[in-house]
Amino acid sequence: MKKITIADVAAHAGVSKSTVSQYLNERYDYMGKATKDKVKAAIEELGYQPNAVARSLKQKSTKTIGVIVANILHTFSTEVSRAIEDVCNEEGFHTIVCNADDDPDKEKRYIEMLRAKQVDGLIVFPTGNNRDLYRKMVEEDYPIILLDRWFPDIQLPAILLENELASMLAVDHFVEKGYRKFGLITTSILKHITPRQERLNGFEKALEKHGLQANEQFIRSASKEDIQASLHDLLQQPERPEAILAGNDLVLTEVLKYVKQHQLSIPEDLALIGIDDVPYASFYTPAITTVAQPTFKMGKMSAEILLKKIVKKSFDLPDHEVRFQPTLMVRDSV
Amino acid sequence: MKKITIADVAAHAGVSKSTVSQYLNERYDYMGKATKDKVKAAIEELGYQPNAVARSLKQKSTKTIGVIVANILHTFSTEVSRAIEDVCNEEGFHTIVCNADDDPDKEKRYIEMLRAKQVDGLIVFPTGNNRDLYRKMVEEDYPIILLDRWFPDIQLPAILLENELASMLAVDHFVEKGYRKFGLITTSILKHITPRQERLNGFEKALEKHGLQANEQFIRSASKEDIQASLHDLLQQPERPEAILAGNDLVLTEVLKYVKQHQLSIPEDLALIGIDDVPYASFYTPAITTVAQPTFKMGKMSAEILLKKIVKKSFDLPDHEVRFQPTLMVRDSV
DNA sequence: CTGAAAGCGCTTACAG
DNA sequence: CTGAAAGCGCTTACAG
Repeated sequence: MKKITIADVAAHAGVSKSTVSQYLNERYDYMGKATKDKVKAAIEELGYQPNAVARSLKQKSTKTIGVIVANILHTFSTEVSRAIEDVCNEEGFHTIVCNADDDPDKEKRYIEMLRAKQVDGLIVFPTGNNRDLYRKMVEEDYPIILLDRWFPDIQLPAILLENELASMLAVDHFVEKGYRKFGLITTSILKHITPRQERLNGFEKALEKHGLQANEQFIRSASKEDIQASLHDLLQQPERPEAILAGNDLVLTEVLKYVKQHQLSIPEDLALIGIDDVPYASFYTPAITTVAQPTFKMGKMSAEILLKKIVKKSFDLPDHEVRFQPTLMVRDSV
Repeated sequence: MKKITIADVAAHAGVSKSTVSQYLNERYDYMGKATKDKVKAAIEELGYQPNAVARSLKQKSTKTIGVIVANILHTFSTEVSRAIEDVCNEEGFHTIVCNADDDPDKEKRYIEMLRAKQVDGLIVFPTGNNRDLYRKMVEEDYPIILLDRWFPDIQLPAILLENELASMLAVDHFVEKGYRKFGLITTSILKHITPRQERLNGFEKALEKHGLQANEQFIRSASKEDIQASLHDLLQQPERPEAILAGNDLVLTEVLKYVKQHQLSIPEDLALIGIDDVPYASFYTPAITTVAQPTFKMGKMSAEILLKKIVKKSFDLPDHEVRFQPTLMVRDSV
């Protein structure tokens, strides 16, 4: 089963390769009706399918973008990348999604692989390392957008949540409901990952605003595996918190597992808010109050400006961050 | 910022392009140490990155496979595609995942786009139409694996769940727990989609096995939007079922929403089993009894045999279906 | 041990 | 209105 090429079509139709190519690219300006028909017939008879690889080589565009998420396990990542795919799809672009698995080396390898494949641009949720790599891409003016996390000192467009506000919305709500002692649990903060750091800052600022004292013991950061132990320890404290803010969906899951296992009642024994509006929040019992990120909008915007930059070289991407507003979804866990 | 090509490296190192290419492909057999070092240095100095598109054109292999899922909203799809990506990643292959959104036209367009992009093979969850397209690919001996669904009359390898057994496990468990009247809800059965049809068959066979009479009124199939209404109607029946088997994760979600809204107690008012071990099953209250699919194993196997076929042309893919066993996860909803 | 040349399947500027 | 030719950035069989 030999592959049919443009040369076969040309021969079959009795025209030149150029003409077939013109036809394929819909440059009909000077093409005679008869020629057009001949080519069309030849393509159909032979079942010809153009080779996009050859085309890309010549055109220096693959009509493909790469997206590298830091960790695909977050619903945030899957929702955002779905939005990105939708936009790309409408514009005739393909998407290759890679999962860096929170590993900077993997991230680096993916960036290199994707660039070797000549993707036209990149949307990445950076792990936090590889700063030099990003700096180099800025210099090259390579089309790239950061998502969820950023480097304040590297001039790259970034689409971020107003993370401090996310924590503040939660704290305000706790306070409004009469709680005064609350804890924050995040996944490891060590790596100075933007949202974790900012959510922590927002949490502390909100306490201050309400004239409450931050108890350092009530702020925990642990790896996914250690969250339950950390929470357990936290709840054994003499002045234990009555309410917990879960820094992301993965933390929330662990908290809910713990709560179930220890047969605590929400919100009686422990009030709870999660950042990230998990899919089951509305039909969980009790329905879980969350702070929702506008995942769809964030994905949409990053894809839109990236594609704009790709299509129109002169378009300048914003060289700073763009912030999106979180929304409190009031339900029954507080 | 001009792209550095192999010609630049060759010039810089004072050797020919062939030699640089040999070096890149690690064909060191006859290469002098001095040459090797020169080339290495030139590559580093220039920051040369090979162009995979050019390479693919020549080698007629993109080291990329396409996967088209029927509907990405199912956790099954995301889990399986994650397993596929893992395997591919280990073997140095890339994956482009597309979502057909249950739309045969979209499926067709994706297949054509991916083939135009010269992917080396395809794993697809077929929507059910496009039979001719699949037949043609069989004729061409194009590497393709079907997943979750298949065409019994088209000789294509397919990785499937033992769907009848999935229903039977559920029914057996209901019976064991003393239930005698149960319903089955699936998403639309109209299109004769393999798992839905087979789960229905399994359900009916299981009833028969237990000497129970199938009540046609208790078997419902509706679009996602209509499930709650359908369930409502079902529960208004005079002889209403005491237990429900949700045919997949999306159905389960709708049932849980309904249950919550109508303040029913599980399992007292309604016992429940869902096919697909949803992530929240274990920490939902009550913890939900499910029938789990070995999603990881299924994805792994499809990727493995596909890659084997791609790498070793002579390897013959199975020309029939391979079935995987479901597992009952006993929890508290029955 | 290394290089010149052909070729992968397209597109495009230019000639006629 | 259409075609011949060059070229995109690689790889590879072959010559030396």
